Amino acid sequence: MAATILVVEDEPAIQELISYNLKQAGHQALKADNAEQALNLVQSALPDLILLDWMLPGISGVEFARRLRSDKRTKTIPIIMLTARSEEQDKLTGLETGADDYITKPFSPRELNARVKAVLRRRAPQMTDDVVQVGGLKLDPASHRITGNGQPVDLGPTEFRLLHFLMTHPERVHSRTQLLDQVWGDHVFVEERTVDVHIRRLRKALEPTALDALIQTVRGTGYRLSPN
Amino acid sequence: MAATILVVEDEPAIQELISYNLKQAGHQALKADNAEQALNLVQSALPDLILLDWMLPGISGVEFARRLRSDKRTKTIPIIMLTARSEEQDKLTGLETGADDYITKPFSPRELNARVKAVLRRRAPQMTDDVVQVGGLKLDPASHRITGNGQPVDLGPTEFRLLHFLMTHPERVHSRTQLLDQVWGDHVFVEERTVDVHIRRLRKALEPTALDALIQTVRGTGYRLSPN
DNA sequence: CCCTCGTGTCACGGCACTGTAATAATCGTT
DNA sequence: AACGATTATTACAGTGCCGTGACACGAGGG
Repeated sequence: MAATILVVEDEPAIQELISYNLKQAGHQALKADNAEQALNLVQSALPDLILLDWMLPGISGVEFARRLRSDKRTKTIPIIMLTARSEEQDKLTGLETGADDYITKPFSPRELNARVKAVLRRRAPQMTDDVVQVGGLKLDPASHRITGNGQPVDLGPTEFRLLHFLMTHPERVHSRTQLLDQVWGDHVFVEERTVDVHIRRLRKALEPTALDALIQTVRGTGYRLSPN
Repeated sequence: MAATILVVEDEPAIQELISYNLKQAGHQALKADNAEQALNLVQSALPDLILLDWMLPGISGVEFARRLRSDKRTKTIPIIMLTARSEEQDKLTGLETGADDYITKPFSPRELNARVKAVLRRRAPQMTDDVVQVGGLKLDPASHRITGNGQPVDLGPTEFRLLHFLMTHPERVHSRTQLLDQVWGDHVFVEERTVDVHIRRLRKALEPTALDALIQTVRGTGYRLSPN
C-alpha cells in the first residue's frame, strides 16, 4: 500500500469521508474541489491514483479524465470514477474515457478500499504491499525484507525499489528512462547511466545467493528480470 | 479488551440488553438515549467505540455520526451502526457516513460481541488488553507492565504506547508519519524526528535486557520490530 | 516554591547511500 | 580482426539520514 491518491470531489462531506478512509487504509490523500485545482496539483506531483467525481462544477470529470489521458506525463495514471446511481447509464462513457474502474454512490468504505486496491494491483503492483516472489527471490514490502533462496538479502532504498519494480513487472524489458520514471520518480533529473550503477549494486547484493542471474541485460534496450 | 463503549439507543429494553452483554464481555458501557445526551458524554470522555442506533429521536444516528466525523477530536472513534431490517437499504448510506460496521436488529449477543471485537481489533489492536509477546518481550496492557526476559522494564507513557503499537504490529515497517498517527494521534502536530528520539529512549530502556535489538531501523523508510 | 519527570526540538557528527565520471570490458558489425 | 557503440565496474565526493546528547518547557507533586 502507501500510495498517493488524489481525490477530486466537490462535495466536502464525501471528500472528507473518502480521504479519511484512504488514510485509514494507509494511503496519502490529496484533495481537490474541482478540475482546475486538481490540474495544478498534478503539475507539481503525480499521484499514483486518481478518484474522480463524474459531476464537477466547471470542467467535468469526463473532460478532466480526457485531458489526463492526452498528456504523456499523466496518461498512465489509474483513474477511478465516482458516479451517482442515476447516472448509471453513463458508466460505459466513463470507462470509454479511460477510467480503470468506477464506483456508484453511495458506496461503502469497504468497496472503496477493495476497488482502490484492485486497481493498484493491476496498474501499479509495486505500490501494494503484497509479497512478490520470482525464482528463488521473495520480497515482502510490509516488512521491507528480501530473501534469496531463504537467505536474507539487504539492499539500500533505491535498490529495494528497483528490485520491487522489476519483480512486479517480470519478463519484460524496461528502458533506463522507464526505470527512472518508475523507480526514481518523474520529476527527478538523473543521468541514465546511473541506472547501470544501481543494477550493478543490485546484482552484487544478489551474488551470494547466485540470484544475480535473474537480472538480464538487453543490449540497446534496457534490463529485464526473468527466472530463466 | 476492556474498552469503554458508548451505546446510543432510544429503546430502553434494547439499550439494557446491549449494555448487559458488553459488560459480560468485560467492557464498560456508557448509555445515552439520544444524540444530544451522547454528545455531552463524548465531551467529557472519549469512548473507545460507539454503538449507534440508526433511528433516533431528534438528531438522527446518521447526523450524529457525521458530527463525530467532522470533529477532529472524535473523528477516529470507531462506530458500529444498529439498524432494523426494514432499513436495510440504507446500509450503504450508513457506511458512507463513515461507520466501521453494521448490525441489523434483531441480533444475537454473539454477533454483537464478535463485531465489537473485530472493530476494536481492526481499528486499534493496541487498544485491547490482550497480553502481547514478541521475542523475549512481554507487555501486559492491563497491569501496564513490561518484562524483558523476565526482568521488569519501565517506560514512560509515550514509550509504552510506542512499544505496544510496535508489538501488536510486528514484522512490519512503520514510517515516522504512521507512528505519529498511531501512537501520538492524528490530531497532534509534532516533528517527525521526535519519533527518533522516542525510539532511542525505548532502545535505551531495553538495553539492560539486550532486547533493544528487536527494534530495527530501516533506512529511508522507518522502524520495525522483529524477533530476528 | 522548587524539584522531578516526561516530552519535544535542536544541533552535531558519523556513516550509508547516491550520482557521476573515468576506465575497463563486452558486444555487434563490417 | 578491428572498430564503434554499449555496458560493466570501480572510485570518489557530496548529500542526506539517523543516532545521540543536551536543553527548554510545562505539568504535577512534594
